[in-house]
Amino acid sequence: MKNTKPLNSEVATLADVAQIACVSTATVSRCLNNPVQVSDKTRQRVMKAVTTLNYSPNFGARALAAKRTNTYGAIIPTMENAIFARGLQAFEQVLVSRGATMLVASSSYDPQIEEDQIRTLIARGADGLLLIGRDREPAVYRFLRERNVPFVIAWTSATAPETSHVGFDNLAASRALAARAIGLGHRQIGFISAGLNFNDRARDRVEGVRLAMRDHGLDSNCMPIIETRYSIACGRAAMAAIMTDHPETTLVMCGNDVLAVGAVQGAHLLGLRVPDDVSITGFDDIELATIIRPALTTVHVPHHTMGTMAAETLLEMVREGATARQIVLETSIVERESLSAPGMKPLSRPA
Amino acid sequence: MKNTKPLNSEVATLADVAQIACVSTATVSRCLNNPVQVSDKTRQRVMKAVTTLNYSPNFGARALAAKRTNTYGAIIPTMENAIFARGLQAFEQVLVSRGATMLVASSSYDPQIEEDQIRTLIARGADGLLLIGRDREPAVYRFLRERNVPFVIAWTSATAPETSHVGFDNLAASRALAARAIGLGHRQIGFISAGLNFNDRARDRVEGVRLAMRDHGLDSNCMPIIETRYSIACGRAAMAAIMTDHPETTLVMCGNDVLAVGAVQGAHLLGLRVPDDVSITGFDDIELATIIRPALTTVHVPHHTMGTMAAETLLEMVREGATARQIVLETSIVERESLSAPGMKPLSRPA
DNA sequence: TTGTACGCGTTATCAA
DNA sequence: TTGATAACGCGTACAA
Repeated sequence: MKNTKPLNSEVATLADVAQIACVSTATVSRCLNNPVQVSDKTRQRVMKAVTTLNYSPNFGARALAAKRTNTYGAIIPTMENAIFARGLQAFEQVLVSRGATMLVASSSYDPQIEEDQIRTLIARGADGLLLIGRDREPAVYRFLRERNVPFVIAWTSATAPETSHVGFDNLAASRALAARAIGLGHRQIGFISAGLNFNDRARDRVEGVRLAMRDHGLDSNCMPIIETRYSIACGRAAMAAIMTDHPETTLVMCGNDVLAVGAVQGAHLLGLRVPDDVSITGFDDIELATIIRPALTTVHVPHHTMGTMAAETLLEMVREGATARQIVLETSIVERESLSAPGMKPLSRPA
Repeated sequence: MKNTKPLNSEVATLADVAQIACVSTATVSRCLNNPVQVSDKTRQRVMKAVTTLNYSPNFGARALAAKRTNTYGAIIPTMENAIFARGLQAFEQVLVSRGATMLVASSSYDPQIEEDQIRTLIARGADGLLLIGRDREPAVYRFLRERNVPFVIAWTSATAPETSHVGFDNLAASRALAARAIGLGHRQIGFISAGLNFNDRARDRVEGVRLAMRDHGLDSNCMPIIETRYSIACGRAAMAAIMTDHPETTLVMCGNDVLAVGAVQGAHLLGLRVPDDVSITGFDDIELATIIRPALTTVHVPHHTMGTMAAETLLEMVREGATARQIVLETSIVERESLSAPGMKPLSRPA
């Protein structure tokens, strides 16, 4: 029986506001989306009606009509990690401050899951996407372009000029840290890395060390590399493996701080002192790095800034049609306690 | 000029699928939402058309017509904290596994921001909400009920039977830990807490200690309490303040592990050994607690389980109209190294 | 089991 | 500056 107006049924609609303010729905819509088009007098009347009715636009209707949702998707490998959490928090805060909201999905470092999540978030109407790293099936990039969804790639530096990047040069940072260690006298270097597959950041960090070795005339092919999952326990196990197979190792570089913390623990379990018996380095400079003893010498990554700038870049692409932009942030080596010149080893180490 | 069908314009719509499959749009819709209503033959035909067109339902249209978005909002105090990150990750995974997606907002522990976020996420069409803690203006609860949005409160145990809770008893856990410490002989206890305002968890944790003291005939009014922001640095500063004003303190209990880590560092800076000179306890049992030396004696909270069950509870409320449910998870005391019987103090402590 | 037709609440185009 | 009004794409009574 309800046909004209539901009076005071559920929640207020544009039409309700229009009726109260004695204007058309078009005018109300304009007041909300493009206030300059409306005269002061009517706008005040409309806004008053909006507040008295406690009106809030229906999201679905708006998305349908405007083809924009004002939501942005972020797909990160995992949330259980201080690195991504910080960047994400910064990303979200910029979004909120600009009236947008954030959709989050995690991929567990699985490219297939990531692809699904990308499709899901786009289907959910995300206006733009934050992606981590550049390794991705070509089909995924094709899909992104064909749907015309702006996206920015973070945590890594640019390769393709037509896509936006806000990140840092993993390879150069790693190379610099390795060069520093080599300068200190290290020759037998081992590496503990996260999975290299579909993870350009991890690969770049390994490659940086290799290049540094070559730079100094060392043979990088003999560097033992352990590839493992991303956890402290795995770092511990990897450390044991490296030191067992290559007891001559004086430095173990790790692809990130979490693995490095595990490596430190592993060294201690083996009866090795850090850095006296073996040096260890990390990457990321998360809080953990300052807590463990010895504190980690590592690469500082400006996570917060990266999240902030990624959000700003994405917003400009979506809202102002800005073209792709590449931002490379500076990293720095933070020298703490876990790296020193290679020392003398005891003649016989504990089993 | 386009009036009937846009041929191969942008993205496929329901109508496109219907045309290819030679059925009505209603049938296609049914195939997607209620397959049992459709005969096998036509369904197969329709699904084939769906895949060839790579069809994916328009989110806005679906939300508008169905009044459901299949998205769930989560509002947490901060993402830069392992505690919430883990629970959130678990929450998200359940959601994704059930075909839903997660909207995230953080409130920075500010009740006003939280309220704004609640309104935003609801306006954004969230079908249900995950909220942390029970402290909230009555107006917020009124709003929630009047909009009829299901929500579950996590990280705390039930007070109101008409709202869903998935959490644990902060007070009881804290009380148990304090009782253990008092049993060990501690009499002079200090407390470092996160802000107590609009934070029932923090208050309960303090109150638990007070009750334990009374249980053992101690005067809980003289317990020094420092209220501070949630960071390691703040924990460090608070520790200095307590030990300066109350040098007789033998145990400093902390509202969470982050503060406790700061307290341990603060103790070391004061030249105090932990636990020989002063014992320290935490709460949460995050990874940090196992890294610091001495490792933290703390309360273990089942974050992952909590996130999982919160998601399941919320989904059942929304999808099956389940009524409010209260789940209280077990916590346990994890005895590590930072708590021991009060020892002898050096006659003169370093400044 | 399938189709018709309307409504959902906005935005945006076009006139006035 | 304002008002009609036509999309927008889907779900769902209701009818067949």
